[in-house]
Amino acid sequence: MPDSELASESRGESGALDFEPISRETVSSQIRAQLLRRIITGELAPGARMPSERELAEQFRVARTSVREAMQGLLSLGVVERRGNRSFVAEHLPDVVVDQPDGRKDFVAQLFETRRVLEVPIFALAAVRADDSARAQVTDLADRFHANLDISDFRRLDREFHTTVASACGNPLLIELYGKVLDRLFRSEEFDALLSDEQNRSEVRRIVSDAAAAHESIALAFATGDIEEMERCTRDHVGAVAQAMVDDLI
Amino acid sequence: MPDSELASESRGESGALDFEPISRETVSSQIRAQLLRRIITGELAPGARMPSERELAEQFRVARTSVREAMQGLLSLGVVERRGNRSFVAEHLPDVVVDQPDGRKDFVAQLFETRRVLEVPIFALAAVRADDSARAQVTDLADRFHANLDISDFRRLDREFHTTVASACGNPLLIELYGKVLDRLFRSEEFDALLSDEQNRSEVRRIVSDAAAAHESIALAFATGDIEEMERCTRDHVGAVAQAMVDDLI
DNA sequence: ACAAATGGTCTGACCGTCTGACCGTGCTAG
DNA sequence: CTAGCACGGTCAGACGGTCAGACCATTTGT
Repeated sequence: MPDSELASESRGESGALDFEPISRETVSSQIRAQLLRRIITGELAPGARMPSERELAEQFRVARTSVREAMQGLLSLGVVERRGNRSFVAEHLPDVVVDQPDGRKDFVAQLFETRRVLEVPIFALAAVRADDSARAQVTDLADRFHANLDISDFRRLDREFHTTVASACGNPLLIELYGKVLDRLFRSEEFDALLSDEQNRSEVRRIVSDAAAAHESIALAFATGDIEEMERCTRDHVGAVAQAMVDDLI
Repeated sequence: MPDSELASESRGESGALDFEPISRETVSSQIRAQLLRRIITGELAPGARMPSERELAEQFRVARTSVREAMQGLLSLGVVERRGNRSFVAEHLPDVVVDQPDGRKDFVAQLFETRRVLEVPIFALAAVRADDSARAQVTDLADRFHANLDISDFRRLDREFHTTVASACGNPLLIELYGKVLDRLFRSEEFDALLSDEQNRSEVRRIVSDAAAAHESIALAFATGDIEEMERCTRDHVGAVAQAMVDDLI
């Protein structure tokens, strides 16, 4: 191999610049992966009914054939079962798939660890960077919490509150990641279970009123741009909810 | 819409769990993107000869048809020219391709803010939770950095180092989010530009050797489980790289 | 002048995907 | 009880992206 170039662009080493490998992810494999993840995390709970193929096709904006192919994969993995005309998540997931032994408590712990890692600095940043209208909006939102709020209203409001504060931090990437965490939290069985515990209404009521108070403090720190107070309040709030959720799981 | 569920699995809101969009990146579009990046960063310098289509096809492990399709794109963008039997990078790149309006500095700032938010606590957790084999592995990895490492080797090693440390934190969700951030960083043109700046080799060399030293310190703190030191080193390291990248952009 | 390298063009095949249709079955509202 | 409907199962046809070749014309380098 003659190296006859005289000028400019010798590559130095072997002359070959190396490229990233070309990825060939197929549509159905992506769908399979996404569904599998929802199943493993319990968002699609064992025994629950799967969305219909047509529905999935519409949501993914993809042909039903592709969804079916993905389903075949899950079927043969044993994580999805067909009964009659319906598809269900398998009652007992094969061990091959599920390799997290005592998932639930760990899962909740991880969720809140992640939330703490993100939420405290994000809220702190937001407290510094928010404009006046955002501050007013958050104060307003915090005022709408009552101790005796309907559960589903509380959930909606709770989520809106956190999202609103976060979006004042001015960093779209952080907001996106934080959104993913909130998504998993609000979709998780465990969070559902915590708030819709029929046996323990008084406990639920306490959680709601505590959260209302915490949001009030956060909103205050937010309105005044007090960063240390913001960090303290947020940390306490996340810690308290995490504690309640872990207790609920025992 | 009646809320007739009494027990378990009410999904709360609209009942529809929403999925990530399915990506449909074609082989040729990926090739086009990779070539374009090499051209913009100057790795493929203006006026330099392009590798032959057959050669590219072999490197990408792809049919020549796909390479040609990518080339057509670059050709019509005006960043590649055919002269006689040869392809060359255009002498003067069309402005359309070269300049991102202004978002660049913001983008980099946001990327590193996010990285700092995640990386510092993740590395701290990892320092506490890692097992012996992970500690040994990280020490080993840090030792493989030299001041005069090949750029592409450095990138690979750099990424592996960060990924390896992070995966010792024991929280899959955190690892996943951190992975997304690293992805964006390593895929970004800006990072590419920083490390493959042909005009400024000495600066690049300084960055590489600084990073090598920083990784050494991090590995040490990691090996001994010194959490405060770990936080300090990580914060400094991220800050330094961020600074270098912002400087490069001016 | 000649051989090698390169781009241009074409072909046949394969696969993943889309579209749209039709079938049988089981659930459910009238 | 029955008709309608939602669902999974299946099929046929088309299309685009990709691959592996082959062949040609031209340029390049010796």
